[in-house]
Amino acid sequence: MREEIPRKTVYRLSVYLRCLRRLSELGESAVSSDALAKAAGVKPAQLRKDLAHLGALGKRGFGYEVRALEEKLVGILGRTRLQPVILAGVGNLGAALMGYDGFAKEGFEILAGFDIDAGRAKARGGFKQPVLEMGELPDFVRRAVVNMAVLCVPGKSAQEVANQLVEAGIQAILNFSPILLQVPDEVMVNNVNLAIELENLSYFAKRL
Amino acid sequence: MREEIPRKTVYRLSVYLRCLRRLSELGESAVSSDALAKAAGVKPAQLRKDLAHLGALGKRGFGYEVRALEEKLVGILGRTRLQPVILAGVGNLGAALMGYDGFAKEGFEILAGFDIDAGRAKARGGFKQPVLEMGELPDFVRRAVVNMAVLCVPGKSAQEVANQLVEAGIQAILNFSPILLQVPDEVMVNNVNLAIELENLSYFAKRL
DNA sequence: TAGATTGTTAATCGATTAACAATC
DNA sequence: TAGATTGTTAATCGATTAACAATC
Repeated sequence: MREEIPRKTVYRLSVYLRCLRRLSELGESAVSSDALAKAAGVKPAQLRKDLAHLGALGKRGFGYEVRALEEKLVGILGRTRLQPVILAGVGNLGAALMGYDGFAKEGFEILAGFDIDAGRAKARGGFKQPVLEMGELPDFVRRAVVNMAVLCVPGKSAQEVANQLVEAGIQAILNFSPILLQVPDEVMVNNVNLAIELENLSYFAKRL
Repeated sequence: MREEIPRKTVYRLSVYLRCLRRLSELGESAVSSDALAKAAGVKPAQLRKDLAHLGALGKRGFGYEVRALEEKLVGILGRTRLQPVILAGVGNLGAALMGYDGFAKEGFEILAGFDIDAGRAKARGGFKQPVLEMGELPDFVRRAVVNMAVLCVPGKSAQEVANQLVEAGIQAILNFSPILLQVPDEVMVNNVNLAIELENLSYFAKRL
């Protein structure tokens, strides 16, 4: 359990956790690797191998305790408490994500949005959080002890704003811009490119 | 060129295309695998291998013609014309994506949004596109000849709505719900789970 | 005990990378 | 021609899967 868990495995652990929550809600108390794997869309052998990274959690001939496994995963994934996040670039998409309740439901709280033109951004209206000027970011991050950011600025300014985030002490960036960010090794970046997802889909849809 | 292009390669082709567009804008007419790979965040050997799937497009000792490669990729990825898309689930995230200009800029047009309660959805206001009742979906899809959909309904109704989409003739679904969709083999699904992206990031951010 | 299902090993598969001959 | 860079082969790497002994 104290060896490095592979990246792809960590990602799947999140998927398993969501499946377990669903089973929990349905009142299931135990689940086999077979059943859980089916719900998560993976092979049973892969599920067992993934879970083995966390120690021997199952009972042979029986399966896994839903509740216990759920708690184990929450512990591993470090989501016991609310995670504060900031958002940079309150444009079209950024504004949407600030109001997205999917984050809140999953334990992430967007504390504030930042924009080079906070006034214009605020004019969109309907924000629960403050929208501040980029210049206020460093102080805010230090005081609120935030280490995650969502980046929603256009490609042209993405690298520059990423630099500011890193400078302010941000450790992890969820990047929606179409640019490959250059960041120090200790900063983690996950990229989400909605246009590429659609483009990819359209490629495979055509050869139906 | 007529063998199957691997899934991951297709995804990277989209990334390369975006890098080429940027080079184009900067007035570059040629690029080496080394330079393009760096911009895309991959190894040069991988870039060359990926491009080799499309035929021999480079000139040895010289590199690739930016414009020609760009056009080749556009052709392969099938993005010569505007792609019509519909969106199901005009809630928090769905409403945001309907207004997201990132799709439009990249050649995808969301023709309409559908919701079990179109009235409530419309009350959000500010839509450029019509918001229709789910019941109107089948007719709409047939008439407008759409084969791609963005799915933004809550987990509980995701499978049911996916069934309706498939029934109506949709070939490809960009799924934002946290559920593994069961669809026929010929229907393609790409999953985007923003909460999982953040959770994943927070895991790695902690072990800084 | 008999039946079921895990944890783990070993085999397979596919994707990435290094290296270099081909060639512009 | 000399220098550069591709296209491609072969080696490496990591991830997935099958299979089964361990064990509840």
